Amino acid sequence: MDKKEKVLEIIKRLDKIYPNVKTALNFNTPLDLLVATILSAQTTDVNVNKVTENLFKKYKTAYDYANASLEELEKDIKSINFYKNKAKYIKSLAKELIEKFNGEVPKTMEDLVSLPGVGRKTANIVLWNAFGINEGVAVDTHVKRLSKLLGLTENTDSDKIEQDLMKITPREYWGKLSHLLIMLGREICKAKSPQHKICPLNDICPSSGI
DNA sequence: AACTCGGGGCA
DNA sequence: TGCCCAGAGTT
Repeated sequence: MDKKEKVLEIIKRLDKIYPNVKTALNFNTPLDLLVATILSAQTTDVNVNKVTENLFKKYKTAYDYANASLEELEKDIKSINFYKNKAKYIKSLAKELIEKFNGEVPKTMEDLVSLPGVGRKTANIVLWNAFGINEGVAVDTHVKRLSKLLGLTENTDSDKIEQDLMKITPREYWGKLSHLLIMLGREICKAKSPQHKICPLNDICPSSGI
């Protein structure tokens, strides 16, 4: 089974246990998701959803974030790690949305990654979940770890891993693959305690040991 | 490529 | 108490 066939098999199997997979971050609007995804860096989606439940009631548009003081925004996301950095990103990002994009969240990779605090991972999450656009593969720590464990990639650099995954995966599955691997990484193939026995990929995983 | 940012949950 | 967690920017 070559890598292209393997990816399709992985998607097929994971799709069965995670049907209609999508981001675990709660959101109503593209701006909500952009903010939530920035907040999610190096923390858990549970922590993010706890904060955004109230945050999104208070800040509904880019203008709301731009007009708020940095101190107030910091206070509203204080339970998130790196909250000072993230508050700064979100506030300046909101200004750029107003100046360059009429207050709307742009729908292209180029425009999204031009925003402060937004990298390819965040952009891919937003593009796929908010707009249904397959522009790339979202590579986070889970995808990074699993793509190597599964023998799909050998690189360690996130951008190279994304390129590798894009080459061997049909474009229509890029967004789905990202989230399937993230779910597998969170719930089954955990970094510290991989659950080989209940993993649907244990017979085709080089790292399974079963 | 290594380093910095660092709150909260859980063992 | 100590360790980890849906990254991105800077050096």
